[in-house]
Amino acid sequence: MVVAVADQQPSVLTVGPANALPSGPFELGHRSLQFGLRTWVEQQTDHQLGYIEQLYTFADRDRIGEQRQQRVISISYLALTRAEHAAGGKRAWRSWYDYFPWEDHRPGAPPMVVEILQPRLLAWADEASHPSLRRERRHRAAVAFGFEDHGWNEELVLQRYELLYEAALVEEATRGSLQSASLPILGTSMTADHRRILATGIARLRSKIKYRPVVFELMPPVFTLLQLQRTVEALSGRLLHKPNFRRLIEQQELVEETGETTADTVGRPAKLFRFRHAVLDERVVAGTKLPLSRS
Amino acid sequence: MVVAVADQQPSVLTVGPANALPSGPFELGHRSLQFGLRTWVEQQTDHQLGYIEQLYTFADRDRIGEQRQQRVISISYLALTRAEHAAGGKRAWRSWYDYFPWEDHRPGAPPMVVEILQPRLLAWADEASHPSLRRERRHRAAVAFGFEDHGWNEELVLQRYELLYEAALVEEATRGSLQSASLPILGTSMTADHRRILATGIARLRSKIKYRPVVFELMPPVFTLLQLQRTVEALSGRLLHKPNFRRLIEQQELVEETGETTADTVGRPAKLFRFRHAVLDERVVAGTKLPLSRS
DNA sequence: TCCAATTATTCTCTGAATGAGTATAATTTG
DNA sequence: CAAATTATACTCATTCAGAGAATAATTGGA
Repeated sequence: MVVAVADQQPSVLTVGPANALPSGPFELGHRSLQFGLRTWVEQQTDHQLGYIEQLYTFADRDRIGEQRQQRVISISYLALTRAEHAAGGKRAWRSWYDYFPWEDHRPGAPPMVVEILQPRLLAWADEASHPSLRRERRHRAAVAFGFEDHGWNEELVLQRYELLYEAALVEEATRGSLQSASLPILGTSMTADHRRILATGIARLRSKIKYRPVVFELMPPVFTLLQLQRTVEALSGRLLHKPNFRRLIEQQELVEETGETTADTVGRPAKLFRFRHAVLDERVVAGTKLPLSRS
Repeated sequence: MVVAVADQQPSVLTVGPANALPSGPFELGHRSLQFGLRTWVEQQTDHQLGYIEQLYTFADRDRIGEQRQQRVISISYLALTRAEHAAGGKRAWRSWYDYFPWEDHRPGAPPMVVEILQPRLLAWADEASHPSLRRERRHRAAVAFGFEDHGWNEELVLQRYELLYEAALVEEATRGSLQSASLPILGTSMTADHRRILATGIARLRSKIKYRPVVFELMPPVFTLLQLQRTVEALSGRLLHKPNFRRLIEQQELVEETGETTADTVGRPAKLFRFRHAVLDERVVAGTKLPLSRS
């Protein structure tokens, strides 16, 4: 899963006509998984990868090799890059909100959440035979999608996708069975379980930007604070409070002024900043939530 | 990596005489990786696993199969269980601080950190030819082990192990080469890269207990708040502030009183609590660190 | 019986971080 | 030159984390 942000859209690199993530075999020549991945993706996409992180390893039933009884082990990765190079040929950048239209809450909650997802999920809950199962399904849906008093939690991307899968509301879930009765169109579907991998990656990234300075892997060398904010907003799918965002960035000393300002747009020109690469050495991780004792 | 806590020692299940983690092949009959793992470990160790989490997938050079040119892919997992059943036969519980003696800061920082590790790491840093590399090595060591003004960060378990590995201060690092000159005894070594997996798992667990109620997987059904605190302290390797720990647990409503109290020990008897399993449904994840805007 | 020791529990105080909103500054556009 | 637009700075209230003190309920021995 190769991620970049351009024009305030978080985008993933896809290959082929059928919405697949770039993937390839792990070969004997490769020194390690990460190294093999890097060389492979750079060959296939002419793209330098910055940050790379392992996501998850799958070997489930629907991943059995064609002829012989042989398992395919899929090891998925998340990679961040800058969206400068335009992709051509068989590959294309595509907004991840094409695949997860219910995840973009920047203009407010999308109407489809209440108008389509909520009634369908409630109908699915009511299909259950046992009352306690019905209650459990309704509760899971409410937590995942923030239905009743529950608020929207942008990190629950995978839980939401799995819920829709269970309820057979995404195309992938109806593939094996013949009775594709409702045939819903909830987001663009993908090859195999690639949309599930995407959901895992989005969730991981939305969580990670909160405690590690990984956003800067997606930024150009020099940027304004608003551009930085728009990028974070694109990833998290939510709008941020501008003054407080500035305070957060500045008090953590993540950036330094270049001394220059923007000139192109209307309004007061904004100061340009660059990422302080030194912070990667200085602070490794921020957070303790345990009440430590002095001695 | 199967973890339990008994007698205030965080312990891992080992097999064989040579300090190995329990492991086994993934077979065609297994429905999924997680399912295969569960059945395999339960067969081998007579142990019911509670919480299971995938750690990392390795396929590096030193994991090449013996005869044919064939890679071995190792998928490591972290599992939490209760230490009630005594293990017998070829398997044994062993404190993870046997393998990482520098990680237990409960009685304060172990003397070995300043007396042994610091001088050896500084000597290793000075081996470097280039001054900037020397400075970088010293800085990395200071951050990882909290040498100068840097404090101790209990989550950097893997970074610390990797640093000691690079500096050839753990036995595993000197295996391939003939010149095992210094032959240091920094913790008990393990088969293959099992100690590295352990480090990964400890780091993951120390991080996770801060934002997910996983500690309770390690507790008996009923416990006092001090017992709970001692367990968290065993895992994190640090002492906690008692009143603040209580406040943290209570305000999150993680536990409920049973109505009973302990009777066996001296001092005022403590109330007994049990975990509120309902919280697993209620709050999925706590934290946002982004300055969200209202609308 | 009563005091010391021990452990449990509650409360207070302080400073830092967070959420929310307002005020001011420097541009472009008509 | 005023209005619109964007950037930046400041204020206030609330919550949360760190630290320590005070009080409660036991046991063990003098």
